[in-house]
Amino acid sequence: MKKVGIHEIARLAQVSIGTVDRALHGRKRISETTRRRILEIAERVGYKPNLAARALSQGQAAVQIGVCIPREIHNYFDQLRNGILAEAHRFEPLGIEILYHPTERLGENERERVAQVLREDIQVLILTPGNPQQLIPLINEAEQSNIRVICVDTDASQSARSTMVGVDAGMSGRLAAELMGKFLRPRSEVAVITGMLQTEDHRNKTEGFRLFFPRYCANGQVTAIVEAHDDDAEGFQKCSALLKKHPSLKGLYVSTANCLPVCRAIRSFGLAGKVRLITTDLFPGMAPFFDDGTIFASIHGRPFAQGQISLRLAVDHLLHQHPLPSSYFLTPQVVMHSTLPMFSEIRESSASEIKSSSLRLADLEQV
Amino acid sequence: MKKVGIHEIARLAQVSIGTVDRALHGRKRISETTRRRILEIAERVGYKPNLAARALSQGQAAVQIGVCIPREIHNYFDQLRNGILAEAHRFEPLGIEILYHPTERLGENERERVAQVLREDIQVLILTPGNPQQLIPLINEAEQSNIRVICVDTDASQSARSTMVGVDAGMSGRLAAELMGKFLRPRSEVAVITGMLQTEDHRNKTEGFRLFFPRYCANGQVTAIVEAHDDDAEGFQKCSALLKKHPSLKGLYVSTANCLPVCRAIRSFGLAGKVRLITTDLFPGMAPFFDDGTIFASIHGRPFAQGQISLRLAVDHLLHQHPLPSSYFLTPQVVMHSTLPMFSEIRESSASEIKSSSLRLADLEQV
DNA sequence: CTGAAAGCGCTAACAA
DNA sequence: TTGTTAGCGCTTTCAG
Repeated sequence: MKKVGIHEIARLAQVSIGTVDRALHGRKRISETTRRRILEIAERVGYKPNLAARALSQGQAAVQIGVCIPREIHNYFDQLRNGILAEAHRFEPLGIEILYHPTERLGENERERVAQVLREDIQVLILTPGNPQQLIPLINEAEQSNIRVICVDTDASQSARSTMVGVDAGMSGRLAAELMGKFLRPRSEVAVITGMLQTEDHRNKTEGFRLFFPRYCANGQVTAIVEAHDDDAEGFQKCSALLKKHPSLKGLYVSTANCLPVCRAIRSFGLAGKVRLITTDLFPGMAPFFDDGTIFASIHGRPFAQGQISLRLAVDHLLHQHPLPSSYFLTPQVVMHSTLPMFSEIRESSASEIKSSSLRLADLEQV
Repeated sequence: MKKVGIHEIARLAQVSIGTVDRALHGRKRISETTRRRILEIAERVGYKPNLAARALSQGQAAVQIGVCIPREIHNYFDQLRNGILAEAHRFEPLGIEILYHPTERLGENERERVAQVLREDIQVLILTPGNPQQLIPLINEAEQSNIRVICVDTDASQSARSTMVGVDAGMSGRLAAELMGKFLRPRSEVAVITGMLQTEDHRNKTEGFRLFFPRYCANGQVTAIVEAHDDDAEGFQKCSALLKKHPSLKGLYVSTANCLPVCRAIRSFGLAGKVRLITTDLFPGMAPFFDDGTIFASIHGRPFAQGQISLRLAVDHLLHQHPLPSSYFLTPQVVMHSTLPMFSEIRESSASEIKSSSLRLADLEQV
């Protein structure tokens, strides 16, 4: 089926292109009969509008995608954003445009920013809901007015959002459990250091780990689950206390990104490499702890890939009418010492982030 | 800085838009002085081409990409092909077209098929050289006549090919060594079962493993390196002999795809889960051996991702003038029991391969 | 209700 | 070496 445009349709229908346009866009001033006739023909010949032409004619991108994620740099969200932008860049000639309205931090001024983006003329909104509850009305409203909402990394599962893209937190925890369990002798005691358990993500990771650790380590025990927060000093202290209280600990799973205080604590106890430490995510500060064996493995959420994928879902939906899956989980990456050099995340990259990240072609992941 | 087009530049430079176009694109038939003057103005006013207009004007670029890889189904190459096709599909509206000339098996009739594709009017050729030596003249000839050649999965490093996309075999071996070494006690003895060592890929994996195993397992020893071939019976027999001869073996690394005979041998010795088995790749037959613990982990080359990436490199090169990197290595995936459900590779998928794989959005990988 | 025609910014073919 | 012009496919305005 070769490409047909409105001219061809006009010819087939014996009308002018103006009429075809009116039919195709449900505009006024056209009789119901001709409209139906034209729509039928368009359907039959598989008409697909040329978005470049539309964009050119309208003087603006044919498709606008709003993006509302934190702007924090050298960081998880930075990579997420780069994934989205790098991918969007590729579809520019097709008339895809990004309207980027960042928040300063996850959840900060979120409501306002989202409301702001929604006031623009967008077809899709991609966001990381830091405070899902608060956003539900806005999200629902958007979906009502035919804006597809895609949540990345974190979900607003109570809302009417079309899609969630991210890693399955439960599976992350389970993978950590397997890595830990298989590395340790039977009957080993391990502990989890997590973030606020009221956050769905942390709870699921912790649960996944707790449930599956005994399956992978015969008679293994999860001795403690410690709730740390983002504060470094607190993390260090809690971890130290843990290590002191349970000298028999053989493994530690840190389910939040904030693993540095834990690394330092382990090191300060002279336990680098003795206590198996499995962390989450990946950033430059972690490199030395891989090198000295403090970190055994890290489970990486691949934000760049998440960004790419959410954008691709949007584009495939808009351009090819692909249905949006209600969720899209990607496989977490196991990062170890030997593969560390492959990850640009650990390199302290400088200014030209986007530039370089568009070189970084791809980071895709199977369903 | 509001948007300026070539008209505005032409006005500023007191020339016609044709001249501006020539300057901007380094075309012939323009004096060096005016070119510089125009470029300077363009720079000053921050000229950004309107990509939609360009796309429209150039019409669908009608880019043809030749693909010459084996057609074997339910298999590694099958996924590679699907990655290419799924990705190509996405760029159809940009005028990308695939000419698929499969070989029956890796290396079979390769020369003829490649010659055949090259006779078509293609701008890029993507292939898996099964017999690199033999193809060198053809590849060089292609590059000479301005056809960019991209090798996927296997390389023809002696040739003038533009790019190689694949996993770093040495790193695969090294990762296997780390997984193995860290899982075992010091002084453990392990062995490698590999394919023909004259194949570069097998040699590099084996070397990577051999060199790094002692680093990750104190005083660990690689007791034996066994060269098996594709034959199942031979594999089973050699592995059995190995296990019999070295009852102290604690680990086994299979660096070829053909791991099933090894799995069976291990199982028949009642060693499932006792001998740490690390395999390569992923296909449906392996699932049960993950479940009973025979396979400890597998290192997956992600053919789907390789396919996607090679196509994207081609597209980015053709459409956005991105330079082709001389090589693009992707991180191998560690597949373990807990993450197995995430991999569609192990599911015996039926007919509609391409259909489903286009749903499978992405599998990208960082540089 | 429908048709005709003018552009959107750029490329490319042809004139000068 | 430079200028002119005809589209690319679509939206939009203005006539019928």
